[in-house]
Amino acid sequence: MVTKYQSHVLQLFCYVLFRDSKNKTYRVTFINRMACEEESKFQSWIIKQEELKSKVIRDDIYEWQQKRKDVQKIGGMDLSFIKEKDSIACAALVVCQFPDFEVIYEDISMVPMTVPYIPGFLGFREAPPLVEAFARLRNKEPHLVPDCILVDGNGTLHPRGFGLASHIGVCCNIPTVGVAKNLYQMEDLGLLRNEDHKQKISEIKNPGDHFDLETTSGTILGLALKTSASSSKPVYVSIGHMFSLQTAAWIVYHCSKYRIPEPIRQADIRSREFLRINREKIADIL
DNA sequence: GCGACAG
DNA sequence: ATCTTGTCGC
Repeated sequence: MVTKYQSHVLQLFCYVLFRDSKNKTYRVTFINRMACEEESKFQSWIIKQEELKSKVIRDDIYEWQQKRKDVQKIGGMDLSFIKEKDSIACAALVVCQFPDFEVIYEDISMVPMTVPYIPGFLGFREAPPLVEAFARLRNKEPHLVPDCILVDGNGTLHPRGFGLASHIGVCCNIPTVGVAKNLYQMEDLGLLRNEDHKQKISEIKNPGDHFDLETTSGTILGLALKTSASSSKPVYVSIGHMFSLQTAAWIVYHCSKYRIPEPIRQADIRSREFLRINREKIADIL
């Protein structure tokens, strides 16, 4: 088993483009390819540098701000697991109609998990099956490809500025937003679930209220957004790919019927339900 | 050496 | 992520 992640192999890079907060300049964040002690386990997930470069959009950044009125479909992704086995999971990709959130497409599949969960490296574990699901959608029902995807995990709110949501955005070449249910604590950057943080949470009371998650050096990596009047916890929104933070937050806010934005919630519900219904079949495999 | 750590 | 019932409240 992989127990530590200190023996990184730093060779390849992947990129994420987004508009910065002033909506003017484009920023490029990169992540170093990393590997654990069992590097071979990561080989198949390694993103080829050239492949990624060709996928990166340079001049044609998605003009969401101007397309708001034309938003028709928003995607959601999530994975569910069973307690008995860590190496099998259920992946769900759903597409919701906007703004009523009727589910117009779903792809639920059982997938083998070969990469362990390591905080900070979630993308290497969860992105592959979701990227595959998206590829199936693009092939089978191209007219149902959503305008953007909400991902259950962080984007730029990540120690290397490149979490699961960014990973998926680049691999699928589609705008993504990162939505996490808990704050990814990064002591180096001064982002902790401390008293100060709890205090700020208590100050955002109504849906739409939010505060920035700012690094000690002044970079805003994401924001805590109150989405539900009935939950005290906010969700943590960050840029995935091809979005400004403001737009990302706008989307999450407008997708939130409950605390978790509807497309992700639907993906979560459906993947869980699939596991429940097929629990006998799955038990046979164990 | 120990603790912390999105899903 | 997952294990877990009812229950208090709007």
